[in-house]
Amino acid sequence: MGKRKENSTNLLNESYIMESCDLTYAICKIGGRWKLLILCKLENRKLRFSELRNQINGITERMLTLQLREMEKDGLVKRTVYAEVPPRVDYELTEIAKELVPIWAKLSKWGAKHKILVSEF
Amino acid sequence: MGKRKENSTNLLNESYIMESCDLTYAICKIGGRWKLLILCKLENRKLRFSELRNQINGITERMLTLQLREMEKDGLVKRTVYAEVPPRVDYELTEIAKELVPIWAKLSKWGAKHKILVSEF
DNA sequence: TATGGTACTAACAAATTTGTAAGTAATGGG
DNA sequence: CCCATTACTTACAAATTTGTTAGTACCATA
Repeated sequence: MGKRKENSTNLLNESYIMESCDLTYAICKIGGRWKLLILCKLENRKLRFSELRNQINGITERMLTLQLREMEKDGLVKRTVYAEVPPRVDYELTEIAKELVPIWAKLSKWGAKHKILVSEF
Repeated sequence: MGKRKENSTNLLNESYIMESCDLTYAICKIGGRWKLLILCKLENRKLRFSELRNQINGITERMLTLQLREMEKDGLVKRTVYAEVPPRVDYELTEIAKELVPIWAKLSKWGAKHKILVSEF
């Protein structure tokens, strides 16, 4: 993302929480508008940049790049560049990201159930 | 939070994702800086507003109120007001929020593991 | 009448995230 | 030489979230 201001209350709060709460830490790593959507698409197979872009409705190339870069830095996706022209790059889940799959499956079920509950008031 | 602008691309994207992806929907419900921290504190017992404030380092009364209000609206916490002076209000998890507990326990473990992995490069 | 405790609310400002629009590099094919 | 293709980058602007500061209501007690 854009660089963050050092020593803002905002950043200090976030850092403190991330250190002291593993759960919040985990959620931060997969938080943001697009990350989970991207990870889901990669659940079954590796995909090229353009395949991701086309499968995710509404995402811009800028956002896709930003999210992928962060997740690469965080060890959630592996990026492979092929020395071809035009360029070819693909992305896949790392081992630790794959460990999330059963968890997000449960979360997803919970979400579906909650959505129905709320819609009934 | 503050009211959101209607029909901004931002809002439209969010709405679309929330509808089409139960997982992102779920994460949004418990996303934001403070929500999970609050929910965790309520895992074992109901707490008063001031107890929450004191147990959560760095949160302001404004933020605590905002997050609690949203979670109340989303059916994650139950708010009970006692007709006393000075006022007394307490908060507890709802049934559907309690269903999240085993899930967030796993996520938390994942977070702890990931934190170590990343710290080793 | 002034003070204190609790759970807030309101107005504003700062920080961060997300979106827009345009451009870049490299190279094969026409 | 010009164009197309792919995976990006850059500069900027808009929207949203988070933080700051000061206040409110209520009544019991001093």
